[in-house]
Amino acid sequence: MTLTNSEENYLKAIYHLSEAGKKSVSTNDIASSMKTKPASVSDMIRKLGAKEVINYRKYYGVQITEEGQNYALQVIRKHRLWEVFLVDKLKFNWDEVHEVAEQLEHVRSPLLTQRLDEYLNFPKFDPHGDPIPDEFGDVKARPRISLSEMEVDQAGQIVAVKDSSAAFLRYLDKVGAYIGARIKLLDKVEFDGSIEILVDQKTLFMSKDVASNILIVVS
Amino acid sequence: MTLTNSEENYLKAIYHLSEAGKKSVSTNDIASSMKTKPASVSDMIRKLGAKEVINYRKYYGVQITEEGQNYALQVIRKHRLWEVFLVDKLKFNWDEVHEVAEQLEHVRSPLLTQRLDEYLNFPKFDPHGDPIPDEFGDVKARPRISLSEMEVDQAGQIVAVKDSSAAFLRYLDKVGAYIGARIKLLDKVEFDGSIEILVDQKTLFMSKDVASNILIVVS
DNA sequence: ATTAATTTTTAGCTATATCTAAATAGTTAC
DNA sequence: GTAACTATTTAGATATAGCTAAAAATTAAT
Ligand SMILES: [Mn+2]
Ligand SMILES: [Mn+2]
Ligand SMILES: [Mn+2]
Ligand SMILES: [Mn+2]
Repeated sequence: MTLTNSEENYLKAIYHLSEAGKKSVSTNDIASSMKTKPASVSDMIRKLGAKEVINYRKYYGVQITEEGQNYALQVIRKHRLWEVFLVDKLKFNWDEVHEVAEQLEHVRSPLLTQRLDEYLNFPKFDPHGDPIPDEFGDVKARPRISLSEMEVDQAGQIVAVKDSSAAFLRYLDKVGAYIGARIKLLDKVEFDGSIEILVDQKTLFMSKDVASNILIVVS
Repeated sequence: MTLTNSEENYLKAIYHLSEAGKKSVSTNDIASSMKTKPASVSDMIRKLGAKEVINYRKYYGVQITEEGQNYALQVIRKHRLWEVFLVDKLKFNWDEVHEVAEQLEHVRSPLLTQRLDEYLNFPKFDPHGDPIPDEFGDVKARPRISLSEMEVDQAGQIVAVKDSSAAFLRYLDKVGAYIGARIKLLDKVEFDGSIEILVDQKTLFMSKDVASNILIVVS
C-alpha cells in the first residue's frame, strides 16, 4: 500500500495531532495544521479512510489505525534521519533543516533509509530532540515536561523543542539555549508566567510562551 | 521560474535527446524516451513552451532554449551529485542509484546542492562516468568514443557507460569491466562487430551491442 | 501531384489536489 | 426544545498529468 506525498503529509499531521493515536482528530484541526481548507480535508480523509490508514465516520473526526501509525512512523523516521544528516554531515543549522526534510521524507527507497541510518550511526534523536523511530516504528519515549511547568529550584536538561520554526530556533541560538544544556529554574513571575533560568553560568529571562516550547528532563 | 517535477523530467529528457541543445527533438522521441504517449507529450510541450524553456512550433518539434538548458543542467547536476553520494558514502552499487537519484534530483534547496557538492569534494564525474555540471552549468567535456568504434591494437581507458540500467551494469560487474579500467582492443569480428579486449591481464569477449554502450578515452 | 503512411494534435475522459460558496449536520445557549 | 452558532460536507471550479480514439497536418511513395 502506498500513499501519495500529499496523503503522507496529511497522515503525518493526523498522527501528530492525535498524540500518537491516543485522541481523535477533527477536520478543522487538520485544516489549520496543514494550512488548507476544511473542504479539502473532507476530501482527503475520505480517501485516507478508503485506504484504511484512518477510521472515518462523517461529522465525527478521524482515528488513525494501527496500519496508519506504522506508515506515519516510517515517514517521521525518514524526516528525522534526514534532519540529522543535514546538521551532522552538511553543517546545516538546526533552523534550516525542516523544510528540506519535508521534501526528503517522501523519497521512496527502503535501502536508502536503512543505509542512511547506518551512515549516521543509528541516531536516537533529531536536531530538535525528537526521537527517531527505528525500522519497526519503535520510539524511545522519555518523560519530558515543558520548562514552563518546572518549579523554582528544580534542575534538569533541555532535551527538545516543541516549535521547530526558524524564528524560534534562531532566538534560542541568540540567547544561548541548546539541546543538552543543563539548566536550573531560578525564579518564576506569577503574574505572567515568565521565568529566569541558569544556563552555563548565565542568567536568562524568558516569556512563558517561549518556556512552554522548551522540553526538559528533570534530574 | 519553477517547473513541476514532471516538467523537470520532460525538460531533462529533451535536453538529453537534443544532445545538449544541438538538435531539435520530435514529439514521438520524447514520448518513447519518457514512456508516455505522444498525446501527453503534446500537452506538456505546450506548457514548457509557455514557460519559455523550449521553443515550440506545432508539428515541427521543439528546441530547448538557453534558459531551458540552464534549468536542465541544474537538475542533471543534482541527479549526478546524489549518485556520487549514494555510491561513495552510502555504499550503493552503481546499478542501484539511478532510480533513487530520479527522486532526489527534484529536491529544491540551493543550499543543499551546494553543501552536498562540498561534502563530496566537488566531484567531476558520476559513478557512470558522466560529467557533473558545476553551479554555473559548465560541463567538462572529454573526447570519448564508444568501444565498438575502436581499432584493433588501440588502447585506452573506460571512462563512462551509455546505458545505466541495472541489467547492463551488473553484467559489466560480472565480467570485470569498470570505469577507470585500462583496456586494449585485441580483435574485432567483422561479421557481427563483436570484439575481444584486454582488461587487467584478462581477455574479454563482448557483443557489438555491449561494446557500443561503453565509452573510451583513447590514449 | 495525388495518394498513402506517418506523425502530431485535439477532444474528451479519469484521477489527484486544491479552492469558494452553499447546504447540512451537530452542538450550545437560552 | 427550539434557535443560533459552529463544524463539516457537498457541489462545482481550476490546475496538473495522464490516457484513448479521432482528426488534422506533414512527409513519403508512386
Ligand atoms: Mn522537522
Ligand atoms: Mn512533507
Ligand atoms: Mn526525476
Ligand atoms: Mn548517472
